[in-house]
Amino acid sequence: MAARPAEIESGGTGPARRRLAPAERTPQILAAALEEFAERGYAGASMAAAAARAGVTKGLIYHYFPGKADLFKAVVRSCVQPVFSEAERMIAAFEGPKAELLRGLIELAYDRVTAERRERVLFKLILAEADRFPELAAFYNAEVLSRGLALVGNVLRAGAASGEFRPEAADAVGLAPVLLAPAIMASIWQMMLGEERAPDLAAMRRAHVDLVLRGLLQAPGPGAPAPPKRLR
Amino acid sequence: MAARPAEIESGGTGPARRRLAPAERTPQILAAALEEFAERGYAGASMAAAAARAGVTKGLIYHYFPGKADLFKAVVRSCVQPVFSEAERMIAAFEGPKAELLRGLIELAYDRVTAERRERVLFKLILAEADRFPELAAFYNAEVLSRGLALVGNVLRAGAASGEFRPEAADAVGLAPVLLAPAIMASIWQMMLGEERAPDLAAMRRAHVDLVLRGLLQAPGPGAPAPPKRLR
DNA sequence: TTGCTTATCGACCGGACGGTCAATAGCTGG
DNA sequence: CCAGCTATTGACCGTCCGGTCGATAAGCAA
Repeated sequence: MAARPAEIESGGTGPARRRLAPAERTPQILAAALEEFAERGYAGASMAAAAARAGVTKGLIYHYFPGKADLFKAVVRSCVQPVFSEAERMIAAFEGPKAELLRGLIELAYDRVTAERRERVLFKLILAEADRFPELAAFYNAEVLSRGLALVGNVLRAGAASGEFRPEAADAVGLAPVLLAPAIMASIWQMMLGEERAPDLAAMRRAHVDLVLRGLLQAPGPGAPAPPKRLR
Repeated sequence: MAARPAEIESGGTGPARRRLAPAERTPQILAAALEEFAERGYAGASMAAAAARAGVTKGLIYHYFPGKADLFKAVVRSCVQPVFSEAERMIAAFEGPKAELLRGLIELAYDRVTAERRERVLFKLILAEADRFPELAAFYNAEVLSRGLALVGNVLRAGAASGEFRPEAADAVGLAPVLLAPAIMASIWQMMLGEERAPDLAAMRRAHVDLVLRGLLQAPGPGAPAPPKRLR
């Protein structure tokens, strides 16, 4: 499992045996390193093993990256960036009641949990290594958390301004993280405990959407206490 | 910082230089190992360093624990147990509206985040090492998460049965994790980003309690949409 | 005091790891 | 077809780590 340097590996077009252009080899190394870091953690990961996963030798990695820490940061950077394009497109394109948009965002977050194990593991990695890499924590804060909070916060403020949500919904500073947290924790529990022992994802999503909309929607009339107009 | 085996250490009564009874040395080693694991992670922690923190040598640790993995598990076990006594006492002793109890539990969770850095770090450790120690994940599930969910779930069902909460509150399977998640995530963000960059704890707590009570309370009368009767 | 038990030390081992470097061989422009 | 550039290798180094073990001495019982 870790002896032959260049052999069968990440199958694709041509197994790319030798002398690849840096633009082609770099992503191979990054992908292999992501696997290695995800499986063994930062300290537990071995440069030689990461190299073997990529079908190269350790020396070559040092030709592309100055050291282990830099490789780690490069892996993180290469993976976190594209996550938000989807949500941002969604918000930009959406027209309709803010409640529907908010519900869509929450459900998108839960769906994200179901898909792409890699991203989940990466989050765990960032969390675990945050104190050893302060700039990594700063990066996560700027590129992931702040962006997510801003996304939700804008929807909240827009809904409050339009009168669709209760005015308290404009308190995005406190509310936005509260709305994001359950989806993230669902992801974490899935990682820790596995699908069968972790809290039920579908039930969480249902209860989450219901709770949020109940708690935020302006009561339509003075009579009924804001029934959630049967959402999905 | 890591050269003298037995010297000045955890100050107290007598620095306990040599030949302690196992009942006295074991907790010293566990405490030192907790510090070491918390600072460097499982793979990054060094047995010799943990020993030095306890003022002993590596060999002695192997006299008390068969190996690194066993030491790690012993550390976790020794720390997680007492966390729940407070909440359980609180629930057992409480009489009054379930909404107040639920609010108290949520605020207790947030307060727990502010205090005792050790427990937070330990949670991070468990999360980071869960896949390498499946029985550790199982232990966390049984002794921490399940207990916490049951706690909240019982309150929810009781409130729904008494008519104080909306009947949907009885869906504890989905709702309980949704209610716990923001407090846990607040703790995680505090660890990752530090007090000043993480989402504001007080604002989260306020928004969280407000959202939950708004979303769960049965509307008192047909007039107002359940104002949260100025809590606290 | 004597002698047994055992907590404690400190030296040691095999190996793995991060990192370095000179040598090699695959491409590409001419 | 050649020559030069550089991607790639593989051997190497110093270090540190988990784990072992025989020697030592602290405490206790008689």
